[in-house]
Amino acid sequence: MSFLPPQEQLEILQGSVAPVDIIEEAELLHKLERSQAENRPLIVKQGFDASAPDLHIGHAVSLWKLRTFQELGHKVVFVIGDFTGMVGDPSGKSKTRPRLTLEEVAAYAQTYREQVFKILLDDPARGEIRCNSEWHAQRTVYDLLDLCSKHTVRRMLDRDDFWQRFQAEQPISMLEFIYPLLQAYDSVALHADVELGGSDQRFNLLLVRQIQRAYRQPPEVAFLMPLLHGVDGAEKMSKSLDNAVGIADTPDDIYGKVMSISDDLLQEYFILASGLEFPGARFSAADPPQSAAVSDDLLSTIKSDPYQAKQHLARLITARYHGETAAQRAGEVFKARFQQRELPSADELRAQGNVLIYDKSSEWLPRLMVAAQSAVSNSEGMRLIKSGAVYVDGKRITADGNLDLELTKPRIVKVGKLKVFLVEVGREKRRKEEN
RNA sequence: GGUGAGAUUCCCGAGCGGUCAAAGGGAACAGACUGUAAAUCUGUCGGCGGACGCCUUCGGUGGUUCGAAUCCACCUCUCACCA
Repeated sequence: MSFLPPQEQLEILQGSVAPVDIIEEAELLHKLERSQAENRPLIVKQGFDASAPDLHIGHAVSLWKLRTFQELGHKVVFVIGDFTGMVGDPSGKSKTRPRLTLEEVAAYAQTYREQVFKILLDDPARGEIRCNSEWHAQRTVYDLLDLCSKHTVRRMLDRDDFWQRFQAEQPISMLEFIYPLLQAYDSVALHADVELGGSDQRFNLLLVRQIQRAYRQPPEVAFLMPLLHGVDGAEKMSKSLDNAVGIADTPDDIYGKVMSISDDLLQEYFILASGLEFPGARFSAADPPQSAAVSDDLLSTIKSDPYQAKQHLARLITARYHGETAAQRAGEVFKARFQQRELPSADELRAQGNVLIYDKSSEWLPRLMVAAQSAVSNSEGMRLIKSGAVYVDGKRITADGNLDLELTKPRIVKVGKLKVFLVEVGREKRRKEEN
């Protein structure tokens, strides 16, 4: 294994997408030098929460950076926080983190594996997936106390969200204080040289460095990557907030979700998610990108014709995960469906699995919508009909008419803008596949 | 351990014996307008085979009442101050 000159590696790593911050850059250079001198790859880790196994294009921002590390010859360790997941989190802010069973953890790990290697190089020498229960599960109370002794409450409260909650008189569980320590220990166990994380992980990663020092290890370099906003434009992208574009989503979904982002997000998405390179573009939530960061052409398109720019973006992002052909087709489907408002054909719906096989020759519409998971309850179905959201075979249904639907032939039911399904008569009843 | 404050529907938050499925705001969903953008306007926002009525909900368990989110007791949890 031969490495590029350290300075050159550093420049590549700072290239597109540029990190928000590297703590400390000089240390990274030093590590790269040692790596070359000793002919040893750096261990580059990133931790992921086990509770949400679907990776999205926000995660992808740092995954692509991990890939760059791989291409430079370093070793990436993708750590799944299954141990903390199995313990569960009693407080959180509002949601209780579910306790995971061993089986669930195994399933999640598998899901991660499938998705991660859409981006990372699948080469055992350069990338592996580890679960942190591997080392945590065997540790004793003594070890835990030892770990706790290396930090103080005062310093924990330095973390902004803890401090906010403390000030706001909201609960902070002891567990929440200990989690960051456990996560920090992951890096100790792996002897990590570099850790990637979102820019919101600054505190946690700084903590890792301190803990590593306490265990007499050289501190890892914290490589902070910009965060991508969710498609709602309000919060950072997150599956649980339902504003995420999953890298395993279908081409149509990726395309459609990108089309639904706010215009204000265009530049951010181009820089962070499109795969296009913008030399010198730095990005962080606190520090919006310089206008000059994006090429003049693109910038003027974003300004003068955001719709066209967005289509371009949707195409790029879709192609990144599904290839050019699929992206193009997704674009055509999108135009037909949302610009010309065409219904998808029965064959398309079958191909997508949006089919409800029903065993009665007639059914009350709200109930049918529930069966197709287009409504949560009959009441909701009724409300949707009243508000004019429901079409059958292209015709709007009104609430005063007869709501029993004859199923003597296949019917196409559309609920709102996004949900369409085909109802066919058949003996067995099958659930529409979730998206 | 002591004292005080508090727990309301997805979130915040009003309600303090009936007129409460519970004000108001946010989020969300739907409709109009559009570019599945934003903004705006409108409607909906516990469940029930069809909307008349019925059922379940206000931290938990009991109780007082014809009647309880509202009063009482105990419990659980949160926060503050004191120790």
